[in-house]
Amino acid sequence: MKLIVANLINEALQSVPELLAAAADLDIETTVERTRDASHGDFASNVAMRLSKPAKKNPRDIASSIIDALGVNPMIASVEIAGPGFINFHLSPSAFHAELKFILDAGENYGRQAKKDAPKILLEFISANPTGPLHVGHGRHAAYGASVGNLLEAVGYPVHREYYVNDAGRQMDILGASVWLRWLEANGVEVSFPSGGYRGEYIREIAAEIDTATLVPPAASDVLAGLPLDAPGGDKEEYVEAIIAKAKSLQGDDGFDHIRQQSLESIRADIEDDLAEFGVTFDRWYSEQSLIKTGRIDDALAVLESRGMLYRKDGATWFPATKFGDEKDRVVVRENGVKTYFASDIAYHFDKRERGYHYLIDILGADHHGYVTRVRAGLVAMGYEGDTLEVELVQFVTLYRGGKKMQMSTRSGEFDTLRQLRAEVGNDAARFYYVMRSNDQHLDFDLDIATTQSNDNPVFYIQYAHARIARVFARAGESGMNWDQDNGRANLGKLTTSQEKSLMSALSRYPEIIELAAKNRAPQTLVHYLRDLVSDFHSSYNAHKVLVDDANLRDARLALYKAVKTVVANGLAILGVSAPEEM
RNA sequence: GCGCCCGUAGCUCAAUCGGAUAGAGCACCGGAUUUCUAAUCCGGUGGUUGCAGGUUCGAGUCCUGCCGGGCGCGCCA
Repeated sequence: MKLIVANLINEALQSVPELLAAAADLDIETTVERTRDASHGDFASNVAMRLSKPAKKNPRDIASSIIDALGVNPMIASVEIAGPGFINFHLSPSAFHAELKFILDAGENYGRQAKKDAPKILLEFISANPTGPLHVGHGRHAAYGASVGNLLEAVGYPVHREYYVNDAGRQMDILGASVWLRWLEANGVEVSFPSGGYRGEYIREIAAEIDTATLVPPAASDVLAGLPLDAPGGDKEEYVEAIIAKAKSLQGDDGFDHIRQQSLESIRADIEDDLAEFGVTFDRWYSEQSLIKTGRIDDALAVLESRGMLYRKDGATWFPATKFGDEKDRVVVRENGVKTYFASDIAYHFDKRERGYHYLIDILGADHHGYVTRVRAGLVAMGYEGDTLEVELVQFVTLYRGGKKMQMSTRSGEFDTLRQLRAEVGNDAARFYYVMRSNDQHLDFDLDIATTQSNDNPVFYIQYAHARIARVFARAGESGMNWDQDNGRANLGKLTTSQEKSLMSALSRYPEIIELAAKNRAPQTLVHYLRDLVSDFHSSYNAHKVLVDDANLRDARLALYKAVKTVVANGLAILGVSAPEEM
């Protein structure tokens, strides 16, 4: 709808040569915006103010010459200059009627667009370590990433969703050792559980579930022999290492590997199930182990080497990250020959580009922000443009219950899991609450509010509008007043109340909101819009009865409500929230 | 110490490449249902946008400094 106004201004500029030159660098569409105040019309353009400097003329004079040059358009009712030089456009009712018909025609596709030559986007999110179930913080990543992916698809980008599984390295050994000890415990072999191990109850469950048929538990004396002291009194890392070494020597490398891989897969599969129930799915689960096995890390390091982007010092191999703005150079291969996590990460991003994704979005926890510079540095050093990696940081979530802050920590085993949260507040409320705030704001998640089914709870407020409309249509059928859509379309001129006008205007904003939310990676923009939209709906609903005797008015109102129902459902779908027919 | 994010009504938060009189919800006060779902609506109270400068037609938004909060600064992952 905005385009109607932008095109009109563009045409007008064609006939004012001195302004046309000044406007050469200006995208007119960006000068057009919705007004905040209805007295300013429907759209306003600040084009005259923007041209003031390059054209060296008074904004109001410029506005005046643009208005004089405007052609006649049936969609525009009137145009005026206001304030310092705004051009205000009042749209005619027919413009809104046309949009309303378009919504009815487009249905679930309303708000979606095709984009020519859109780059394929690889969206990586969550990527939580497979050492335990997802906790409530990961839930925010899930909800945010999924919604951003939906938004990007809605505006025409092909999106590939990926979860990077950190299934290599020491933490996997710790996981394997933790499960091993719990398995021994279940077989009557008691060993002091390491303070640096994974203590959660789920470890016992995994130990009970995995296939151990080929394994024989060692004697307790063999396990205990030569073990150092755990903290306090001893070193907790040293103790964990000793346990891992014991596991490997007593079960054999193959035996320990068996336990570790089964534990890993059990947890990964559990995460996948959890997310699927939450409505969050991935196109690929990318294993770090596979990155190693396929030689991808060596490939990436070879590329860096060939470009002179590696050097040796103190027995280690370094990447000169400071050349790309990082604080210090980074080790990629340690003195002991083991590649660092950073090497994997460079290789993973290298692989993303090699697979043909030209735009990468990583959604990371705010605590990873120090990582952004060096990963980008890695890409640049390999010859890729740094601005094709975008990182969105998600701030922390704090759970509140009864006004009290709750503690969350993975290793201590005292965390609240995403699964627990979903069970308590429901998927819809959880998805909604997670994206209600900007990702770069800390989120206070109040369990008491999310669980109340009252007007405190915005997700119900929006869903209720959808259910209410569904009920009106059901009622119409029961009362022999079935909606005659053609008649409704022919009588949209009957929608003249202030509430109906506001509602039509709000509906027509939806595509602009989707575009804005996608561009800013900001689902909360959509959340706020939906709340505003249904607020207009509830006002209209309370003020004017729909199922009136006048069939023309009735069918027109039903057309309007049908459009509201469509837009609410479309918006909620992007947020991953259901649109119930009844509540 | 250095770097990144944040600071808006009593509370939780909006605010469109920098736009017009900074808006919602909650809370508080007062009203609305013989009616299509009251999980709703209508009205009212509530602000020096952390502080101080700067940039310009115009600053919550951009720049500088300060104050306050969060996070990060490993040959960990």
